[in-house]
Amino acid sequence: MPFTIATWNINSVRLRLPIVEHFLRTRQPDVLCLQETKCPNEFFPHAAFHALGYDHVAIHGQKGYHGVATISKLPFEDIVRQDFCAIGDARHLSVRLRAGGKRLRVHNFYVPAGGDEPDRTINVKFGHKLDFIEEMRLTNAEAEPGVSSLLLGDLNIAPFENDVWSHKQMIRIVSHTPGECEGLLKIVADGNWVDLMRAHFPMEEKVFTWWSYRAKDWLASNRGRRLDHIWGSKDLVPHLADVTVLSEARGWERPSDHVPVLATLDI
DNA sequence: ATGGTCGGCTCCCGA
Repeated sequence: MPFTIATWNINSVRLRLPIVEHFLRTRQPDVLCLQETKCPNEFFPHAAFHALGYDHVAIHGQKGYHGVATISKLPFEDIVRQDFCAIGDARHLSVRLRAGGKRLRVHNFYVPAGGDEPDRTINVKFGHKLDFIEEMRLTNAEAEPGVSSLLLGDLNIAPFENDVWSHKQMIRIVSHTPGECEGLLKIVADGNWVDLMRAHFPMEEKVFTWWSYRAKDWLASNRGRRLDHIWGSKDLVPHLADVTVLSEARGWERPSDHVPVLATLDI
């Protein structure tokens, strides 16, 4: 059966609720991983998701900043919230569920953006980002016997040349500096992951999931980056049927600066 | 070389 999973950094779940509801109604993913919910757990809008048939909602929120949520039509067998860098940030949530004939572990990540200066000696936020991705290397796609894995989220790193509008002009800009890109690829290698977006889109093709709010016209300038990712365990690769980047969502009413990415697996 | 725009228990800070 087809199983569709999506990731979307929505930059406030309460403010963005109308377009998230529109997305769920029209695309009907089985599971949606949200980042930057910016919503304390006690204020999370559960009812809106239940009304659309998403009865299973796992949240990891905090006041003002960060926050992740996993919205699902399928029940969870297990929920884990990991505190990366042990500073109490709500940046990770994982669930286990059954889809088709498979058991699936679904990780939802919001990696720190890392500030402006790509030097940890003068920018603690960049140091935090490097420490976070170092710790992420322990997140292994083959951690649980008999359980396939997916890792989705805003990883705030665009690792390949065609993940940014200009490799040359981005090389010293946080999100595309060599150190963090290597760090991200090391998680993929050490953790036995496959970049499912790049398994679907050829390396020669530019793929973006984020366009700055600061551009006068995001579509005309098209200075995007691929900050959002969908990774899977190797056994899932033959089941990958489609990947869609919903670029049009950047032009919706009161948009997020990120757009949804969907992957469909035949499992 | 610089500034541009969002969101949040907001008058700064993080993105």
